[in-house]
Amino acid sequence: MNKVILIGRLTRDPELRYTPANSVPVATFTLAVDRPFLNQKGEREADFIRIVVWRKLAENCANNLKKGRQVAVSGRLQVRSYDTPEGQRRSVTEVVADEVKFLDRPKTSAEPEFDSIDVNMDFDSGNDDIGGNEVPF
Amino acid sequence: MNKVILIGRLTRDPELRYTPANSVPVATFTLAVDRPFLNQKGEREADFIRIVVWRKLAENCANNLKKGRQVAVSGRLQVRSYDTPEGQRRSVTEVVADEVKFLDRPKTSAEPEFDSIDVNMDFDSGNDDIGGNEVPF
Amino acid sequence: MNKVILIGRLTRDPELRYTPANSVPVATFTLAVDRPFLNQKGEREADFIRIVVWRKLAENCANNLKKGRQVAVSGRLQVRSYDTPEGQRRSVTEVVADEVKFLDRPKTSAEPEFDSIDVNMDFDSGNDDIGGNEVPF
Amino acid sequence: MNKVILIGRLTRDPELRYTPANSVPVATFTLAVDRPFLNQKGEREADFIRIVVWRKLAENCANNLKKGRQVAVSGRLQVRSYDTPEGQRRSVTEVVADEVKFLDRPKTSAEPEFDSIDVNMDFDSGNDDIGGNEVPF
DNA sequence: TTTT
DNA sequence: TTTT
Repeated sequence: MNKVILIGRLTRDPELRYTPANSVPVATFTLAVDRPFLNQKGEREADFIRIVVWRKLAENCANNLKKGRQVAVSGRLQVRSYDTPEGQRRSVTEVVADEVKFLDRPKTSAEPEFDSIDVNMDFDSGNDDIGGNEVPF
Repeated sequence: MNKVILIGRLTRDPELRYTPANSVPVATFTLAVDRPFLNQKGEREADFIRIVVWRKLAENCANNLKKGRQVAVSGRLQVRSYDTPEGQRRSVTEVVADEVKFLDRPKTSAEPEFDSIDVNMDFDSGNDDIGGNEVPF
Repeated sequence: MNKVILIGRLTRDPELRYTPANSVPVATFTLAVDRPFLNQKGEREADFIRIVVWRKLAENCANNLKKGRQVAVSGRLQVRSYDTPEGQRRSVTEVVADEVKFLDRPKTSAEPEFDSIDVNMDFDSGNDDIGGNEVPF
Repeated sequence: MNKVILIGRLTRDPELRYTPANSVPVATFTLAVDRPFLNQKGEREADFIRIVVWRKLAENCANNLKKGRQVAVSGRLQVRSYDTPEGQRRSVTEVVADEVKFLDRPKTSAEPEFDSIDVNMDFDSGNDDIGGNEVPF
């Protein structure tokens, strides 16, 4: 069992790519998730957590999410290991999401009126076959 | 909101340390969490996820857990950034657990009969004040 | 282990009470949580889930939440059994929340400008000793 | 968003049925989930939570689970309302599980050696189309 | 109705 | 009894 549930805001617009072999859509973005307590200087800190989404959900996220937007994400925690060009073993930890719920629009946005996304719709919740990490990206 | 729930097995015995300043107990261990699907070669893979526990829970884990033991863990996902001696920015991702449920004893263990831990007891579940990461360790 | 995480909207304003013996604050409200699929008539349905919060979190919820407001809740699932005056055994299922995150303000609200609640603050996240259900209420 | 994760023991063997219209397999069982604290008399109590599983996962549970067996379950919380023959509105709360992880074998079992289920295998985790509650049962 |  |  491996479950992660996060609520946070995108630090940048999502990046959408396609796997070289099968052209499967993959989107990635980073969430800033507020810590539940203040640090020693009395400041609120955040964890910056990398999110990966596949297929239709990737396209939905790429089309509808922007820097600053708040989302709830659920998925599983994945640790991928790889070797650097310098021959060092390194690892990336990320959340492979199977559900992304859009929670608000960014406050600072100057979004056009004709952008009529339902801000609380669920996209593609969990019925899609989310592959593994077939390719490095 | 930041929730992680994992079930997996310890890859090694836990390590117990104390913060230099206040001697607060901290234990760390790595969980092997099976992936829910097979890889392209038809093999089962696992994610290796670093777990951190504080205070009384740290001592309970250090005293009672061993390599191979199955546990359920719940906590929050934390990303700590630091600089290497070579001046590179690097980050560690880990789960700060506030609940660890002991699920079995390792099959291969030759544990003595007089070790009478209740295999399903909860330790210290969530009522302890789990600090932040005040110190590097 | 017993974890529940929900995002939904309050169907009514919260109700705040106090336990007769110790005057401990308890608030209750119901969340409408959208189902992830449509029913056979193509309509979206919701589950109506009773939430219970204790102590400081109860007071925060009573003071700041209103019908229609969206929240994220985390806690544990509890089933309380009781006997009806007619001598029948009945049970209530509810989520005892230890974290409530306020996600928006209701769209239709005519709230005064001087109401300056931070809409995404966390209240009292989990460090409070949440009692059992010492009293019926 | 609607997530529930539980670890508990079956109070009885699962019951397997089929929907009248389409003969879709549905299994139900109740989990006893220990509370994280003792009651006022110093006793450990449990919540008794009804679990529903559909299709292949239903058959796997019916075939492999027995009273007393420990499992981890993940799914969503569902509240179904219905009218009693006496015309009263009543509701059932249950967890519709999309993942069931088998955690041990019952200690007291006299199971034959040739029953070679892998006690930690995952069954049918989440890639199955879990229907709604098309039929009362 | 309840599990260990 | 039900929210958007």
